[in-house]
Amino acid sequence: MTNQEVSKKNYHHGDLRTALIHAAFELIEEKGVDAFSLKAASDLVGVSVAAPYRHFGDKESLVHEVLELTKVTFSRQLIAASAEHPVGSEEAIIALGRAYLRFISERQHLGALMFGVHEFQQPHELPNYECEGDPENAYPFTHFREALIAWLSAQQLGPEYLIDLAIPLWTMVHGMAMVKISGAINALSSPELIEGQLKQATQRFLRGFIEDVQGVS
Amino acid sequence: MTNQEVSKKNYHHGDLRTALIHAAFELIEEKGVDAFSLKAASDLVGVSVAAPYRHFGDKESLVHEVLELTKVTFSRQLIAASAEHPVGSEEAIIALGRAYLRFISERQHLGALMFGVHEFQQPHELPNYECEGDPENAYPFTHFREALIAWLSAQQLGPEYLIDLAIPLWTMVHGMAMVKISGAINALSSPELIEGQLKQATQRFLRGFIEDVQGVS
DNA sequence: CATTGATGTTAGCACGATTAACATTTTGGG
DNA sequence: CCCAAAATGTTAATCGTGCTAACATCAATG
Repeated sequence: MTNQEVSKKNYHHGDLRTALIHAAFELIEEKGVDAFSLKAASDLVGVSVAAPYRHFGDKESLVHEVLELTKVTFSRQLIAASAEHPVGSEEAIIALGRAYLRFISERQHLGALMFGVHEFQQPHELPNYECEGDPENAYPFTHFREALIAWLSAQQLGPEYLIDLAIPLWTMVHGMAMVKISGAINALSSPELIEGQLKQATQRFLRGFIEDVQGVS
Repeated sequence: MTNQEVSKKNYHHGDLRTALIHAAFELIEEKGVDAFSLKAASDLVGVSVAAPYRHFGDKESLVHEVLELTKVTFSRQLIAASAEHPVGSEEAIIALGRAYLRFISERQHLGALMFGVHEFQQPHELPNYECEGDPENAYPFTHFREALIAWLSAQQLGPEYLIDLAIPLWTMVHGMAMVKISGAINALSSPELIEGQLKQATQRFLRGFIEDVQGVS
């Protein structure tokens, strides 16, 4: 009853809007966006097929809300994972990658929703590498960015190296995740193997990076 | 009239089957699988909506043919790209990555068809890293595999290092491509930047790899 | 030259998105 | 407290699309 929470609720259904979002979230997590129908969500919540249109302009709007919810959920896991390690440590970076892989591996359809090419795809904001306000709403890449800046700083390197470091490392992690959900390579199916690869490759990359940079400058 | 080519043709339409495949290919390349409808393909070819069912069990079968056609097209480009450089060279590997990125960047919807998560997705075969017969039908990863084995050999390293080398490198390239088509990071939108990153990261990775391996063994 | 099988076509069903018209409940002002 | 308006919901109908059934054609073969 915190005076904000009540305002939207208590109508016919109670709160059809958020009920639909959560129903849709579950359905999409279960079967994927492509298989998701407004009817299924309506049925699950117990309203008619037309009811959602009082709260969402169209199917896409609902899916968009689910996407936002997914991003927040994902971000929370990433934050939690890196928080277990010292700021600026190699471990923090690896843990971030591992959390990234796990989330997407275990919740493939949510991964596909966020990063796949589908009819509801929307251009991700975040023009360059800026971090927008709330970390929970931050684009996942932002977390890598923060961890890498901290690492660079711990290595006595300035943030000017960020891009050359972040892009290959993050695209590798992202690529592993995408390969996983697209089933592109069965060899990556084992979580142990994929996480071992992640760790080894990250270490090699970071260490090779230092040598390369130090050797030049 | 080579005795094979005529057999399938000259019926009502001539060769509706391949005409449909090519029409579908164009439509999918243009608008993506999700937006593709059998009706659109039928219209383009000039037949009724039911006609395709004489040649394909269902929509998925047609899409499957388009997928195969796409893979062959893609493979050809990869082969051509690496063929321009000495076998076993770093350049060949970079060229392969560049061709991979270009194809998928320039033909996003085909990339999404091959590697995206969609209703027609099918498990890619190729259980481990085996190379099946015809190189043109080979899974794209196979080309990387060949190039890397050659490179390893040129470095006097055996193929036992393949996996640890191929997975991170390929997933990075693949990740860059996926990021590109999902619009995940606008910063990767410029072809120059992305290709520069590819080259630099590949070089760093390969060189770091050698040092790492030589340092240990 | 007619039958047969490969192809095509039209009509129709099922489903899911979306909208229009109608019903009901909540809220707010008199 | 009562009513009108706004907010929600429902039912019915339309449209686009996959897919099937019943019917129409054409080419080839005996």
